[in-house]
Amino acid sequence: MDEVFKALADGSRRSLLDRLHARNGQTLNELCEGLAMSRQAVTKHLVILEEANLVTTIRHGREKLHYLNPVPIHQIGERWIRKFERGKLAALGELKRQLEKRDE
Amino acid sequence: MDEVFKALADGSRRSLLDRLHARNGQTLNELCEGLAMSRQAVTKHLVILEEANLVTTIRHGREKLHYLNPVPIHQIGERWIRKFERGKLAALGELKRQLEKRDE
DNA sequence: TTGACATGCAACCATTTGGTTGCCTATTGT
DNA sequence: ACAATAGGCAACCAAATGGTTGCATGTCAA
Repeated sequence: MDEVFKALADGSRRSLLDRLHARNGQTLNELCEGLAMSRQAVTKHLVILEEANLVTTIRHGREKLHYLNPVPIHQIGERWIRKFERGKLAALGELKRQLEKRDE
Repeated sequence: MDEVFKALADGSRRSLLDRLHARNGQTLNELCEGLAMSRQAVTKHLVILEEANLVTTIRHGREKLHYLNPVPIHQIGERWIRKFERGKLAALGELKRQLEKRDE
């Protein structure tokens, strides 16, 4: 879980996930196109995404195809964000009350 | 949005949010209790959470009360995770197909 | 078979991050 | 009034991070 959060913390990595979401199964070079970053930098980001299990790769000859794995993202939603949804209204109400009390 | 992802990337910060979720409106010292970290380290984390708007503080005399703001977390769920939920099954199916093709 | 293409590896670098310590300031209870 | 309490500020530090460059390797196509 921690690896996933860490992987998602970087904007470049999130945009790589966006790219794969738009078109799955891209090669490294395809993913580099139009990015203001060296190929090696992209490689490093992809390795981090792989280690977080957000991306799975398949070698096909000299090419490496990258596939989005949506499961960890889904788990963040289910296991983490959901927890804070419960009690969200209570927390918001309390926050509002305290902020109003402050102005007295 | 980026600030929120960055803030959530650290496990200590996520556990501070957990603590506030369990009991809202805690002081700095209360939030420090039982943590293997100096008070100043906790302060730094709380500042980052405040800057990401995940925590709102209210001074009350010499005490500073910390309140959880669940809105940014909710937004991550709505604006970001949701996007990947759409097409999740398609992505999973494609991933499965490619992984099977590999073994041929 | 050999040159071009796709990717991998390693060393290096600056900046950010997460933490510490020491001291200062403000508020409160007795 | 004053000691204890709650928190703030600043300097410092090691390690992690995000990036670079140069070169090596593996695969394909002419």
